[in-house]
Amino acid sequence: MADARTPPRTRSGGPDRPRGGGRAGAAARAAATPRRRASHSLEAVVSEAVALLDEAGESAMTFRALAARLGGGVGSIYWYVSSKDELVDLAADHVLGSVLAATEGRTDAEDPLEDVRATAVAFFDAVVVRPWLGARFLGTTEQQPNGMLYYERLGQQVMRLGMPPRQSFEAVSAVLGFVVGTAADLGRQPAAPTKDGVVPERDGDLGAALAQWRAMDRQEFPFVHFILDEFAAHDDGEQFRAGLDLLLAGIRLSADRFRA
Amino acid sequence: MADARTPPRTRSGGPDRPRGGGRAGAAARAAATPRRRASHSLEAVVSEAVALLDEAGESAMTFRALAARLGGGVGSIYWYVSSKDELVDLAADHVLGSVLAATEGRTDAEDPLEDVRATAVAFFDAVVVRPWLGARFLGTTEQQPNGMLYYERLGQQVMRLGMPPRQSFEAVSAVLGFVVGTAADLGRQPAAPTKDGVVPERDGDLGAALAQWRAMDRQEFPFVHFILDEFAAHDDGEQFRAGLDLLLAGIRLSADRFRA
DNA sequence: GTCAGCATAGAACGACGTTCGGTCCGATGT
DNA sequence: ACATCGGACCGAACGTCGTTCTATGCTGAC
Repeated sequence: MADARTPPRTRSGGPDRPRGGGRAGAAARAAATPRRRASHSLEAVVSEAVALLDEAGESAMTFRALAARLGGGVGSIYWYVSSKDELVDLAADHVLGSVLAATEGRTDAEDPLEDVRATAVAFFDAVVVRPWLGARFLGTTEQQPNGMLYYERLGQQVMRLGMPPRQSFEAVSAVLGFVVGTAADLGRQPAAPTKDGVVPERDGDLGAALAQWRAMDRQEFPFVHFILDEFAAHDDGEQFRAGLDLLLAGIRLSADRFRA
Repeated sequence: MADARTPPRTRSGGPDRPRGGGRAGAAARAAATPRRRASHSLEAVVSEAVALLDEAGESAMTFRALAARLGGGVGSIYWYVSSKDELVDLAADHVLGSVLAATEGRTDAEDPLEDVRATAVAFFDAVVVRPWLGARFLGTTEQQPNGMLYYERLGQQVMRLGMPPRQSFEAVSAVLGFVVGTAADLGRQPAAPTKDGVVPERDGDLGAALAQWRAMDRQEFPFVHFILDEFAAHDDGEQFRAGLDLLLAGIRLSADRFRA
């Protein structure tokens, strides 16, 4: 019933993770003699996975494509990772880690919510250019190491507002949900590759949606026509920040109620 | 270069959609004589797809499984739908349509934001029990017929607040992003089927996460421990509503600024 | 020099979405 | 009454995917 072969690597990451580099002499000899066997590392596998995902999207992230990039075989990847799902999770956490590192120490504004805003925007910016990230973070955020760190960082800023645990918990969860949700929502749009590398402000995509909106019945869809011009001229990033500010205003209101 | 075989059904839905029922005499004879050939309809295909998705999740929604349920062949489905992606989109829109129908006419509160709240909660409730829905709605919401209707309904309520187009657009987009994002986020959790139909408040899943949170370092994760009790006792629906209220409070603040 | 076991390789497997040539059967024309 | 036509349906076949399994190269310990 149980697995006949014990998997070499489990999700929880035992104490004996395969080491990354640390093979100086071997590398030098590898340059001279073309070896048949490639040498990998968890770091290399995850990095190449991230590169593949960023370059060509989730559908192109194939174990075969990844193995080809690593110069090895398909089976080798399973030495470091027990499934594709785990690999993409690791890739997502990898990216989140670099976002965290990039914004570290820059959260010292007088207004706690200003720090929350900065942290949220940094995350949004990272996800919006990586469609594969958004969908992956949904529901998984608080289960990965860097996800926990991100959650904690948001929470520490909110704690400074002095609200009880209940309201603090709700506020942080709301912000996280809004950020992840909106980022995943907006990150989906670059669908058409547009062969030549021009990519004119992704006008084709927005133009098609705009035409569809324009064609809607004026009587039945008054709101759509009311905001049509805004939709035509809107910028995803600005729109996200505007929505975030609405949410933060609500949180500030709640905090004031406890401070008074 | 172009497709050799012109697809019978395109995304835009031409004027000649396959009719649904309307085969009284044939159905009566079919009951008597066991026919080898089954008769489908777009309605039946989408309905069975929704049922399959609801019962066993996205991974179980296979064209082969669907064909078996319909009592037909795999290829037949392609007469009504040009790809699996389109089928799932249709299924999502189908569900959203029933949510819209169920809440129709019940948006007549004195406070416009109360109606927004009701509409948002109805959507959330539908998504949270359908993990496959959340991920599908991301980025697609405003491109499907019922998605547009939903967007419009939210917008009409927000219009009553009397804000300029810009702020109205931002408010509706923020609400939609929050709802879809949070719903998709929370809808992911029922992973363990727990054979017997007991489902003890999905304690197993929450318990595992709770244990992980408890094990975190107290110095490094003060916020996590600050809200640990809340996390242990929280209800997803309540948490969503609390976050939504924060966002709505911010919107009301913005609206008041224009009213004064 | 030998040997254990770690790390790698790639063929093989089953399941998937999709395609394609074909078949059935009710409607139509004469 | 019969021939014909074409919309609706069928399922074998194809290529690709994630994953598994067995074989084998490589390296440090003795």
